Amino acid sequence: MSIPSFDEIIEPNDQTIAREASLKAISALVGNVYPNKFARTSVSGGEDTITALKYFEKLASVESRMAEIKAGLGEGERPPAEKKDPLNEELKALGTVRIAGRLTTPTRGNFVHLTDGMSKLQIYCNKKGPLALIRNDGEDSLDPENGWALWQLLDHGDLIGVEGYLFVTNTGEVSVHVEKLQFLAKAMLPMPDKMHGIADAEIRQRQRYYDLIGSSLQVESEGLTTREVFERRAKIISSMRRFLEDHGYIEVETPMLTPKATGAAAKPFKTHHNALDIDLYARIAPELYLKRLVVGGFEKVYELNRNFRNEGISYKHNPEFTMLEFYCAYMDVEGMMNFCEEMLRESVQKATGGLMVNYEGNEVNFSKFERISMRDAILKYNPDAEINDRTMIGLFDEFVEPNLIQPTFIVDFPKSISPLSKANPANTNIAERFELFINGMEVANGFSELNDPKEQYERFVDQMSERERGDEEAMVLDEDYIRALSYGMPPAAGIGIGIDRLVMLLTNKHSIRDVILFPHMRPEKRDGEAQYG
RNA sequence: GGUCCGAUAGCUCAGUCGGUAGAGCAAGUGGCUUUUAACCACUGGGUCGCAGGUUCGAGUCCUGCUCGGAUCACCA
Repeated sequence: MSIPSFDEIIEPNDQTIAREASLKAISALVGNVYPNKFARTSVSGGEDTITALKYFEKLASVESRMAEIKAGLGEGERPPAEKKDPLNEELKALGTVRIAGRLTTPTRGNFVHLTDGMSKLQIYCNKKGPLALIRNDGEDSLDPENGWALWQLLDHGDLIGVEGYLFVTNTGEVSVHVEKLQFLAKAMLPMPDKMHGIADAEIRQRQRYYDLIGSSLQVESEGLTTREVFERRAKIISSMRRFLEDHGYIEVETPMLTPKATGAAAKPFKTHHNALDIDLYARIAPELYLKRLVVGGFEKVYELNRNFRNEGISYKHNPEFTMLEFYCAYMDVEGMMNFCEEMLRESVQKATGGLMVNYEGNEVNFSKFERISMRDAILKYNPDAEINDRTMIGLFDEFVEPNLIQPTFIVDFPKSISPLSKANPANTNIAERFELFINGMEVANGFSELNDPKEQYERFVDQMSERERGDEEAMVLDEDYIRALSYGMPPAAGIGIGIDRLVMLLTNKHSIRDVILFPHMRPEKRDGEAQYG
């Protein structure tokens, strides 16, 4: 094992050598090249991030009036001063602004944009000044002579802070006229192509930071930028949390490291606890813990967190994925479908602003969810199918699943493949269970929870014998869970919603890797040696 | 795991029949400075994923490997 040198990690090339030289020259001007802070103003109401200023109504209003003025002008004609000046007076009256961000282009011109990852704002530096430099000496002392000198030393991608006043350009873009310039941090590595961003999916996923920078510098992008995808993901998740809390649910955290991998049919990751000298499994589902809490009196409970399954990786599978699971006492499968539908509608509305979502060319309509039994669904797409408990799932996967584009609840599952669900009182071979499909993909799975401890025990025993017959994914008996149910669990319904897949649908992304910040990948190997550690 | 596709400059990509390694952006020097993919001129920059093989000669053909993507199987 050898510790790599810095140069082995950041290999020098013409780009880094030039940036190293620039950093040295900047250091001579400003002192510390990695200062500790930059205080932003609050002209926009809150802290003046670039995004906050960009959406500040007073700036937007000037830009729209300027657009009207320009609409009355010919090609290449400059807006007359008597119309432009009042707008500039208005902007200047907002006072001094201090903003910070990353340079989206080299500073060869005197107009450049800064980005905060989401938005860009143009800044303007005039060679003739006045343009002061703010030294990083802890006192923020001013050097009125060397502002332009610093400007010329800056590289594409460097982080700077500027102070100045707002104005509108002849082309109608509100910008900051920089009076003071402060160096904040260096980009030692070059920026990606500003037209194309990062094309290599491997680099995008391994170096998500670089992908995020690239998409924030990009001039145009088809669909959402990487940053916008994850902003939307955050919105979906927070809207779901709010919805559940508004309906009386409480969030809990149950074990991720568990002595038994149960609650779902899947292969687990195994690990070892040294002090206790026992094997533990990364949880495949929180289900049985959450229902223990229902036994204990949490009538409405949810957990939104990661599950781990040691199975294949595909465009819709990542070894760790985010699941929202919740349980509601005294509710049955019908009530749960209604609640789920309402929650998803709200979430889609909040995240996308509407209920129609375009996914890979299909218009998905979230305003109405279909409901159809598994048997009827099979007969709809394959009228000649011979359906029994054994063939049902296979027929469903083959003929029905790919056709379920619009949100559809499939109901009435065979009981034999639903070991934790209650049977339908009218037909004991059918489980009161549903799965929600959208765009051919399973998004949610819910049921009326089996709360009879003796029947649950029998179902576990059936699963264990499946296991002995070689089904590695048959469910494991959990004795403590039987004991919990024996204290009495109220009738209840529960559901698990695959958050990553929902985010895929709402961001029009084909791969689960595009909606997980750091998806699972093989570890990188350096050339010529084994990975250390 | 199977099948197919890909890996060339920091980034995005060309590279014909096997015959001197190319462009744009980025970088360096100089000019210009109300531009918005800024522009103009010049310059530097390559282990063609890795290891073999065929050949007078391989980015190009063959074999193996690594990593990635698509897809199928399993799964949510």
